[in-house]
Amino acid sequence: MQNRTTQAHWLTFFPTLNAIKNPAWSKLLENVKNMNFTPGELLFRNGEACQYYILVLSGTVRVKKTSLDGHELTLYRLQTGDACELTTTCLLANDYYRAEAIAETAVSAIVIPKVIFQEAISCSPEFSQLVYKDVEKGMSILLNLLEDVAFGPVDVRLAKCLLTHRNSANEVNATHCEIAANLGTAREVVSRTLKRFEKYAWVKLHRGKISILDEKALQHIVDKAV
Amino acid sequence: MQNRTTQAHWLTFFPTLNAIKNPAWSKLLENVKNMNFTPGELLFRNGEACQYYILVLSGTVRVKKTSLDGHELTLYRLQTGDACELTTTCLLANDYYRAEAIAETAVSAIVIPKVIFQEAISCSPEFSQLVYKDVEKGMSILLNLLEDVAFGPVDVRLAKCLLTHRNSANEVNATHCEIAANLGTAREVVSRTLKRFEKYAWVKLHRGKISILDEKALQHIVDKAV
DNA sequence: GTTTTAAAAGTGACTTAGTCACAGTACTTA
DNA sequence: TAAGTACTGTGACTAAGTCACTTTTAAAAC
Repeated sequence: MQNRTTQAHWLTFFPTLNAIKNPAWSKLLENVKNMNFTPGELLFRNGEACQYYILVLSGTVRVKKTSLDGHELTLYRLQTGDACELTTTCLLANDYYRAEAIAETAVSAIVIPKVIFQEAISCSPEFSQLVYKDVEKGMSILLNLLEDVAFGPVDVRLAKCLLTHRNSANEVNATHCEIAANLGTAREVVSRTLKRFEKYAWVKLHRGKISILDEKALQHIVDKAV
Repeated sequence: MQNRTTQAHWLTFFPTLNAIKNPAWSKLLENVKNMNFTPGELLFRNGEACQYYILVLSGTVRVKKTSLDGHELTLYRLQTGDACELTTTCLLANDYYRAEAIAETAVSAIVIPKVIFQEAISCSPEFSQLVYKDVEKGMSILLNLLEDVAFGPVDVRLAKCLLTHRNSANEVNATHCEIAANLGTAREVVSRTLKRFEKYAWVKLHRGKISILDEKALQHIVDKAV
């Protein structure tokens, strides 16, 4: 799995890690592995022990919470240059995962074994500071999400979701089902709310795709809610 | 504020801290302060910079998230022997608070200034391990709460709340309003659900107090939901 | 000891969100 | 071209949350 030729290369995706000048740290980096995941493959499961620190090189990972009746709620996504916040927390506390992560696309990731991670924390203050920032970021994400889920109306959350997930052509490539899993709501609710948006001429619905026609209107309901 | 005579005494409330045998650590402990809060007083606010590591000696602290329209959701409570998980995370990352904490009763707490906390992390592996565990605990609490808020029916969450907050006489001393703030729902919803519970003879309602008559029934709806 | 006053709880009518059970519609692959 | 499957739409329902009150209860003020 290890690929020394790409060693120097992958670090360029992580400028903060690349900036660390520390002999012990550099030595540790020799023990990283490169892992690849196919779309739909799980990076970790609920209840599983945490083995590796995870850094995403390419692709998209969705970290989510699943209820017993199969409902999903996306916690956050990881892309190039991201470290998984839940993984970090679990490694620090030597605890098991309390959510699951799924590769949305083909994913290439750098994984650092637990012991190496723990050595890295103690030998490099720069690395540990970065790790702490990440833990705080994870906590912050969860707090915002909690606020949204507990108090935010669905239309506002949906508008926010469309705006953040649109591509350069102002389109969102997702099924209603996927959007519902993102928001932690039901597919029918998404369908109906989108229909309402379409009636207002804010969006145009297609199969597996939503075109944003009036982003100002969407932004407006997001803003006024805040 | 500092009170050297109680120094040795307060540590007995924190067996894990008390067990740390480390000269540097012991020296640091001389810089702790004792702070007292009156009921209703805020320990910290949303957006505020984090100054102190907080250890609760006595009383109850409620850490909560408040929405713009005044709705509240309790994240967790702190009691004797607890360290505030959000505070810990903020100190590690040098970031500001993203929630607020209020003293529910008279509260006495030990506070450790930020710099001392940071020194303690680096000088004592025992302390840092404890801190990491706490961070993970905080994350875990938020994940469970998220699951409850996103997927859990109100009656189940209410039953759970009653069971965890009852006193030895099987009573819950709280107004419907306070319970609603705990669950992040509306007062009317709590009132109506409690009335339903009363109709089933699971509880008896009083002003500011709820007597649990049939804890098995309450436990049952909690269990079957899981 | 009565009268205010304020907090707590109750309730009807409504809107929004989520569930259930379908029916239609459009891509895929055989 | 047909069959199968994933995606979307919809009506009818229940659950949850909002709004605008009223009633009850306890404590404070007179």
